[in-house]
Amino acid sequence: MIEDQAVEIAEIFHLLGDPTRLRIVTCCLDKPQNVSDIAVTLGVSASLVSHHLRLLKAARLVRPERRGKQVFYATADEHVDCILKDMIEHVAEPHNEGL
Amino acid sequence: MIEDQAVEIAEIFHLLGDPTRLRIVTCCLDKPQNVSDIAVTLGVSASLVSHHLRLLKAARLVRPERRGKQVFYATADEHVDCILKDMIEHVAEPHNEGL
DNA sequence: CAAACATATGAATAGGTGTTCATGTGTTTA
DNA sequence: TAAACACATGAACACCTATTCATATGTTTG
Repeated sequence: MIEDQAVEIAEIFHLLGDPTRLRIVTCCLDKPQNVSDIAVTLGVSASLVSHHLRLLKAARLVRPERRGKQVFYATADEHVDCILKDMIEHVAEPHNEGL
Repeated sequence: MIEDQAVEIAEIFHLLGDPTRLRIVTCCLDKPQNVSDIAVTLGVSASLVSHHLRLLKAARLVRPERRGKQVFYATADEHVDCILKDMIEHVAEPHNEGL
């Protein structure tokens, strides 16, 4: 792996490496969600969600779509979906913990 | 996704979210590597590599194996290999940047 | 055992970051 | 237009973390 690739991948991992932010993205996995609903679902402030969404949007992990007063966010593309789903699968599988 | 799962996944993402640490793990993808060689390959101090390997080992992302004076580290299991290879693939594929 | 080598660890520090609060911007509706 | 709603943004703070340097631990070889 070349250095630039490492930095690029690390940036994505880093963004997904915060529990709140990770939950925000996975919230948007199935269908687009607006900021307020995400905040309620996660039990955090809308301000915090908005701050995180700004970073996620800048990294092209999510895409905003305005509908009236509300803004709905969805995962940016199938790549992001796949990365998240792969990871959830991996963690769901057994770990060989005892060794 | 439940909260505990989010925290667990975020921990893994967080560890892989540092460029130096990510390069250390990917160094160990093909074959086990000892600390000094990793340090030389990445152009960083052996101390720094050791510090990072300690975190990666604690999270069961890598496994140490002593051979004489040296300690060789390998990715912990096929899960880790798969996660890394998937991610490298994803980043290698086109991004639809312009949209 | 002593010296040399390989790795690990502890302390210290500089820079980064998640969260909160207050405020600003954009949109609908009365 | 004004008020109400939804979201975005800026500043501030406390906390975390990556890196460096010094030192310790473990291993081989003389």
